[in-house]
Amino acid sequence: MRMPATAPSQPGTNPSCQRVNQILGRMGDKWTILTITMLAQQPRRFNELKRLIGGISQQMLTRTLKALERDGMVTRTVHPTVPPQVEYALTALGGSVSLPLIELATWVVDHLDQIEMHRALHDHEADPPRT
Amino acid sequence: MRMPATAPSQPGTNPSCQRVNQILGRMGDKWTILTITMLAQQPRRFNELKRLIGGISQQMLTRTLKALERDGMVTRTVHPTVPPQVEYALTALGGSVSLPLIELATWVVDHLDQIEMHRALHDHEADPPRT
DNA sequence: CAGTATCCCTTCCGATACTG
DNA sequence: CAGTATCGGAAGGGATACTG
Repeated sequence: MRMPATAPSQPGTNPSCQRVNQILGRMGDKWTILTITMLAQQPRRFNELKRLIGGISQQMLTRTLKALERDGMVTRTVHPTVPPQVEYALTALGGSVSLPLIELATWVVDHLDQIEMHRALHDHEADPPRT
Repeated sequence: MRMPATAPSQPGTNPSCQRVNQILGRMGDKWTILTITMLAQQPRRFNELKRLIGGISQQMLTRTLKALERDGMVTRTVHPTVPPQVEYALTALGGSVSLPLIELATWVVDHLDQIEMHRALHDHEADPPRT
């Protein structure tokens, strides 16, 4: 286990919780994780992303991509073609975060049923008593 | 790469995006990830958690723990001692999700500086032009 | 200690309309 | 196609007071 005194990597054991939490907040953007995992497969164009993600508005996709650009996670490349084409791609940083992110998403996919089952069970126990 | 036809684990390549996203939303609760990583180290009591996380209100901690309980991630054990003691611990499911979660949190800790630097740079470029 | 109940403010996010 | 602008509702989340 690596834990140099100068940069504790074990979250929670150090006072950087607040800052970490702030970045984690970005991840929790509702669309960020999905967007990154989409781009992890290959660079994508705007509407292509929109179609793939499904259920996202242009508004939110734009915001998400802007935020990711600001954080240095994605690059935005404009191809001055006849119909304008803009391609989004992950940077090295974005690619590196996509790894743990995909692991997480994969975990969720693999345990979705289990979670939903447990939820149903829990909700059933706390069933509203009939009047 | 394991990808049985019955349960595609590669997120984004299947139509379960919405449901996955919904669970991921739970993770993005702003406090969930931090809470789980805290419990991953060892079981904790309510106020102990509150102190460790820092900056969370009882309200939010209660909500977060309740949600995690509902999802089958944590157990809540009441010890009927003189001052009531309640201990929260990760279930097997919670322990299993803590792995990718800690990886993610660790990634964030390790790249915090880089992200903040990139942000500052980006914001500087987009400096508001003086009137 | 370990919660529950309220209040209130902020941010998120979606829908729609418009532009280059 | 790839955005920007504006609006309004819904949800998230903090502070405080109260309870067993």
